[in-house]
Amino acid sequence: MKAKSDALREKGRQAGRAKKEPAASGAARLPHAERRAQILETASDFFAENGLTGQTRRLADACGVSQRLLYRFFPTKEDLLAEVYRQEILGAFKASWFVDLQDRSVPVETRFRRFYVDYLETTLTRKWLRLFLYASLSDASMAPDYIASIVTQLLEVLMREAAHELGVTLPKERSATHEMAWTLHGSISHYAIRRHIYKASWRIPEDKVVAMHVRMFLSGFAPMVEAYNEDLS
Amino acid sequence: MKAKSDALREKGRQAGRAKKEPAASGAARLPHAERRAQILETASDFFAENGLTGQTRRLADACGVSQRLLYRFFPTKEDLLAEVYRQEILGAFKASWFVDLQDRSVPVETRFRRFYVDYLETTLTRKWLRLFLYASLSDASMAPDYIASIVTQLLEVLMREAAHELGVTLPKERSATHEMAWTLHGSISHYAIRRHIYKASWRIPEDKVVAMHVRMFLSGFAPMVEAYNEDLS
DNA sequence: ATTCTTTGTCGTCAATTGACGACTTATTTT
DNA sequence: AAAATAAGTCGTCAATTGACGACAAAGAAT
Repeated sequence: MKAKSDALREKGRQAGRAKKEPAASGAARLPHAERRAQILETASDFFAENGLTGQTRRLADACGVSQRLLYRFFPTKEDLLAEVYRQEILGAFKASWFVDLQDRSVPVETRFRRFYVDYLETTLTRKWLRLFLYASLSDASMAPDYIASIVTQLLEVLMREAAHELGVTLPKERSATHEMAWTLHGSISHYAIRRHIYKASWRIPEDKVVAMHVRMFLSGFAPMVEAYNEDLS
Repeated sequence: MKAKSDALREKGRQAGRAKKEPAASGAARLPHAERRAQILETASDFFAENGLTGQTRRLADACGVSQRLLYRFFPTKEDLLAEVYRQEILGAFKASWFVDLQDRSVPVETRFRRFYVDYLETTLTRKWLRLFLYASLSDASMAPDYIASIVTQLLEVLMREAAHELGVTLPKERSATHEMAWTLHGSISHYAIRRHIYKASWRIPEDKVVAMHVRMFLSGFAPMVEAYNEDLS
């Protein structure tokens, strides 16, 4: 049993108050779409930092609005999270990458380096990585197939272009091709994880690191394919 | 009807039960050290699956004991988490790796492949990765320096051995050497993350994947060092 | 047996936390 | 100006959740 009914008496005491002041109590009035966008933006940062279990009250504080207001835009916290995920996770891929990566007037090494520098800046950010990892860990894999599909496309383009310029014949199994591409894509993804999640690997300039990974990949490409074909025992 | 009959049966059994039987209500009595070990073991699985915000009541259920009992062994949930971290995260490294990796009577490629197959099985497990990621994400980096130190040692051994067998001269900067080693170590770590966190990359046998990564690294080693020395502009 | 220590549970407290009804205030429409 | 609509807050509820005092029971010691 709790003690309640204390505050029932003081209801109508806020009769006299200045009308113009927006700051004192209550957030500035915003149209629906704007407020919603602001909440989503704040929420993506908030959940990226505090995890998907972050509390709605603290999110509301971060937004500068009352907790109740969140529920004017999103029926439940789950819905809010799903929307954050859609915007921040699924919206972090550029279609132009597929074009640029296949522009054979440019050397593959240059294409790859440009792509990964951009990919690191656009997708593999602190915010994206934290949200993605939190979502992946909380088994509720919100929409993994979509991302997996995009990344798979990327991997196949990378392999096709590398194999073409290097004159290497790829194995017929798609999964083998994917796994090979991951030796590059995974090593750079892990580099981003080190930087943003483990907070390390900040001493060498990013473009130099990318250059190393790409060179490694292109130089080891043929031998790697060989290694795969070798012991099919 | 059935409930009553069950209840009666239960009563009679309790009245005339042998001494060895664990009581129907309440956990079997265990000495302090054993119970503590059992709780820690269950807790590591529990927090790996449910995140560090998992509730003590559910952990207690998983242990088959009352929630209160947890506080007989650990003053706070924080203390329990710290202990889990110490045992499961910090205790997952084998000293023998340092020995085997430097056994120059064995080819580097063989050493690396053996090491990483073992490393994947011993350290980069689902449980370890999930605990480590949860801990890394919840900024409270519990003891990051210790792990960073061990991994750094590993990276240096890997680089020393590869450079020796391949007759390559490494750059003087330690951080550059580390970053180069990460092209291998990171790509394999990310492979484990794909398998255990993203639940992908299960089609190609593990040893084959390791072989690919190692071959790639050793083949691209010299060119990568070159790429690093190239544009020091 | 009697006492004492250790192992374990029950029930509860206070703080959180997602959700929402009722109300207030500002802006727009008629 | 009055009415209608939209934006925003207050206060509260029910379920959780970490923590703990008080008590019960199983072994061990006397």
